[in-house]
Amino acid sequence: MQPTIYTIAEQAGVSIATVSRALNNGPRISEATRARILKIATDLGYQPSAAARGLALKTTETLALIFPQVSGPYFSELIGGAEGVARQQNYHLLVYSLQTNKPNDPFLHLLPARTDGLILSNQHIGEEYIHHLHQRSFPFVLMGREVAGLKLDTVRPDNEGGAYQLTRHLIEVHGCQRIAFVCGSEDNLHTQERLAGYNRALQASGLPAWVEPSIRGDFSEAGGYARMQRILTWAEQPQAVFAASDQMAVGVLAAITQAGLHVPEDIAVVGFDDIPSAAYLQPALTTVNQAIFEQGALATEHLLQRINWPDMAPRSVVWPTRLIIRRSCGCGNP
Amino acid sequence: MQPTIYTIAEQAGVSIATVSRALNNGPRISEATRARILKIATDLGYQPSAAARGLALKTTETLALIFPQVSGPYFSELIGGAEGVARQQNYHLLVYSLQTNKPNDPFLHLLPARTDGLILSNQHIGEEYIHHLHQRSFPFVLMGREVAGLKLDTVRPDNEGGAYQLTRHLIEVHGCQRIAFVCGSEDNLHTQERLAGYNRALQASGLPAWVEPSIRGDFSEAGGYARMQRILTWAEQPQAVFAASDQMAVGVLAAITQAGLHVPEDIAVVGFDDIPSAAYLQPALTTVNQAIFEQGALATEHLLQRINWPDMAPRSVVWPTRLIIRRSCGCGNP
DNA sequence: GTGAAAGCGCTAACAG
DNA sequence: CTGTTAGCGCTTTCAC
Repeated sequence: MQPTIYTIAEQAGVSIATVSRALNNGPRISEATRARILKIATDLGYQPSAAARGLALKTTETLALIFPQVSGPYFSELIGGAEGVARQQNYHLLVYSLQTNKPNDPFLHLLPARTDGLILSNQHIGEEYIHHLHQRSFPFVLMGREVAGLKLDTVRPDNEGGAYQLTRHLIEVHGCQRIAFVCGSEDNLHTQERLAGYNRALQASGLPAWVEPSIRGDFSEAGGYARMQRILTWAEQPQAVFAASDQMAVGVLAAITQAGLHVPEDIAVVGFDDIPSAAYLQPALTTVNQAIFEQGALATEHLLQRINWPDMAPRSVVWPTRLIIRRSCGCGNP
Repeated sequence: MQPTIYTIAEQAGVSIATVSRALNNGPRISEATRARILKIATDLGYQPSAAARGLALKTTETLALIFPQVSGPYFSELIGGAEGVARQQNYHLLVYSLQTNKPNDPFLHLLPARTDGLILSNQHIGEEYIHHLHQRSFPFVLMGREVAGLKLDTVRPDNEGGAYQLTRHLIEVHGCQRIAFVCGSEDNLHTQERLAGYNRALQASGLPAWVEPSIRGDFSEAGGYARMQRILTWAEQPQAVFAASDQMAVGVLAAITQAGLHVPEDIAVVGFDDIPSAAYLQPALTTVNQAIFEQGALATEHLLQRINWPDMAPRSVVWPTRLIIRRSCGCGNP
């Protein structure tokens, strides 16, 4: 059997209240007994029961991160950022990949019973649920989205701005006129915002949009590959392709190369995310950095602050994006 | 305030015991009252307190996955496999990236107090700790390693066999004589086993080993890039390079291409892991598939079985690897 | 400074 | 079939 505070109390010849005080740096306890108790506790290898503590304190010291799917470099970065901050503050991190399309998955409703706060990075979670959490004033932060009419803690990348800059770069520096945009999944907010930035840049220069939509698409390499193959059948070839994510850009590069064409000579390619391998692709990928790891860390910090200070004003941060110019757009080696 | 079984009992005009029975499909309860109670529970949006349940049942319904670091495609696959199985069986998954070199990190000792079982995929965790868990017969499964003298639940890839096959392929099909091996971190077991397979294949053909070690290396793209650059300064160039991981192979490819050489014409390159993007690299990467996702899922299944049947005989599974021949070794398109 | 006791929400005998 | 009651391990008043 695991030792409990009773075990310790017995060995120390004190009451469990005193043990509790010693363990929690409570006030009104002599240094001598505190030291004695602490020693016994470590000797016994005592570990407090999370359940009992949670029950008494109404706290779980646990956070949950909910996202669409783990595969791919995006979410591993996100988890990494969140986990680091959580642990540093003695919190634990539960992860859930929720691929459901049910906007109000019953599963979601059991989370508040196990956690002190949520990081929601899933776009298909219904607003109904968000409102529900908000009304209960259960701590959470939203990633990559906002909810109309609600002042919430959110963290999201400047998708529109990043896509705008990148598209302008293609137009102004490289003189591209025909730029194709390869969607991730079409109902994805990130895709839509990036598409909006792309459109704004084109309109500013009076150029037409060329969008390859994705009916049941995703952000994978395979998705990028398949869509680029379709683009290659177009009557008029684009001079540049803007993939909605780096992961898709990897597939786009593969399709172009396999068709016997060269990047960037025949077609320029750019992506979005700046995943770790982007710099090492052939050619190195021009993209937009959005510091996913840092966003995950920041979201977690804000969540922890929300938990500790429930009345703090909500903060909505738009993480600035940064153009990363490499070779795939046609620029020389930076 | 959240509703509890007391709230429900009051509204239903029954005792909390009856409510508990209704909620847990307990025996000896009339269908009528069960239905009535269930209805009230859902109307109230009742969710059982995980802490209270855990305290009474001595169970957490939570698993933990401990690994070295999240970054990179390897661990996101692993998490994905584990999370899926866990959730399907109503378990929750905590993740921890433990980069410590302290083989007996104090942090590890608090895990049994919060979880019902552990998946340890971290090679730097001391055997002392493993023995400790084993003696307490706390459920856990080891990934990628064994402990001498202990019969444990383990899941690991056939690193040696996969590396052997891949090296033989290079020698026999492509006639390579000078094959360089690029280590991940040198004290990593996966690296060592892959290196062993590489060595065995070379010895079988009477060829010399060419190993580029890594003093403080890792499995990253940057690591592969830096080491390949060093290899390119060697007096005699290798005909093929075997990178200890696909992620490193990405860096290796970049270094070779940047030096103005071509893969596979000038130097063949092969990796290990078969990460999702391997098929889309330029050229497509010949590698060894080890089904990381599936290994994560299997480890979780075995852990759950160990939790449910503590006396089951431990299972040590070596996951078979599969040669994935693509273009980077010199083979035509498969 | 220390102890007694109540209570956190739920389960599981044991009675009825 | 249903209710009473005693914990599970810990924190926290409130006395002393």
